[in-house]
Amino acid sequence: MEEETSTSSSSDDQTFDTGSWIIAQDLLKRRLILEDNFTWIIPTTTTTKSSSQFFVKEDDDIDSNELIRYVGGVDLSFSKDDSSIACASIVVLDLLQIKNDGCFQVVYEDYKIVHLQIPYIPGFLAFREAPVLLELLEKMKHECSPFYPQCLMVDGNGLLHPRGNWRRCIEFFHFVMNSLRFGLACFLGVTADIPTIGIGKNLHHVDGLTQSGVREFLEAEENCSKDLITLTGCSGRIWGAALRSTNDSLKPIYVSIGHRISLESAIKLVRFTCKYRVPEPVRQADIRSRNFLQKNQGIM
DNA sequence: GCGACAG
DNA sequence: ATCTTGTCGC
Repeated sequence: MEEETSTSSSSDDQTFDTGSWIIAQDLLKRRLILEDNFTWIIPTTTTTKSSSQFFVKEDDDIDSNELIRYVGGVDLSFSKDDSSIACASIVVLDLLQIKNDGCFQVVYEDYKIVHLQIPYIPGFLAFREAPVLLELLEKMKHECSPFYPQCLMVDGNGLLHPRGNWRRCIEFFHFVMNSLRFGLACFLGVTADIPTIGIGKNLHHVDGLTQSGVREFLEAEENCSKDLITLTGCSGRIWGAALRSTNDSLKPIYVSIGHRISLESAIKLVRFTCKYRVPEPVRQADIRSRNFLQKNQGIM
């Protein structure tokens, strides 16, 4: 199987060696864990969404296991004037503390404004955004924060991730070997050794899956009552799930596995933390990073 | 060759 | 990602 020879991608006057990035992704991919790799319990949301009621599956006797409590979210916001200036954020929510407005209490937040040198290239988001996010995580660990997240929700995909000329891959029956399936959430999960979930607000087209196709499927007669569809590509592979996270949301979010968690558990946790379309950890990281940037861009 | 392409 | 007006609804 010949590897694609497009080893560089140009942006501005710089060239970037995406060939070495592909190698890095392949190396890190070997460490991926695609099943639950933790001991805590994820609450199951009840069918009624009137309040934040939930129940815990009562297994035999699992005293050592506890409910998941601290869930993090990370995101970057960008300057409207200079798209290379960004504010990275990490927030941690306490799922055991629900405020009057129904949202979870934010128990930790941190920000860093950076000047990004690497452009956004589809398929290589991690090389642009992961370094500063890793810094924020490492800082927490270094300071022994009691709020270090048990699971991290990432603004970007996990396994739902393509590479190169996908069509050609299918034609040559090499799609299994050539599909990277290693997005930002996987990258962060492996490099920080933390369970991660990828949250996409738009679908990165992969394996025959298209945003319009998913929309049609969700709006079909037979599926209009369903709020979740598994994203199975034309190769038969499962990439993640499209989820109508709120009662009235027409546009789904795209959930995929990052690291050390199963798709089933990821969906449970996403459902539990969705007060609006985007799960609260990611939503708070998004809102707060934008606010922080606007208030501090001038004085930095 | 052309279009598609998370954030 | 960001630029944008109004607008419908709880």
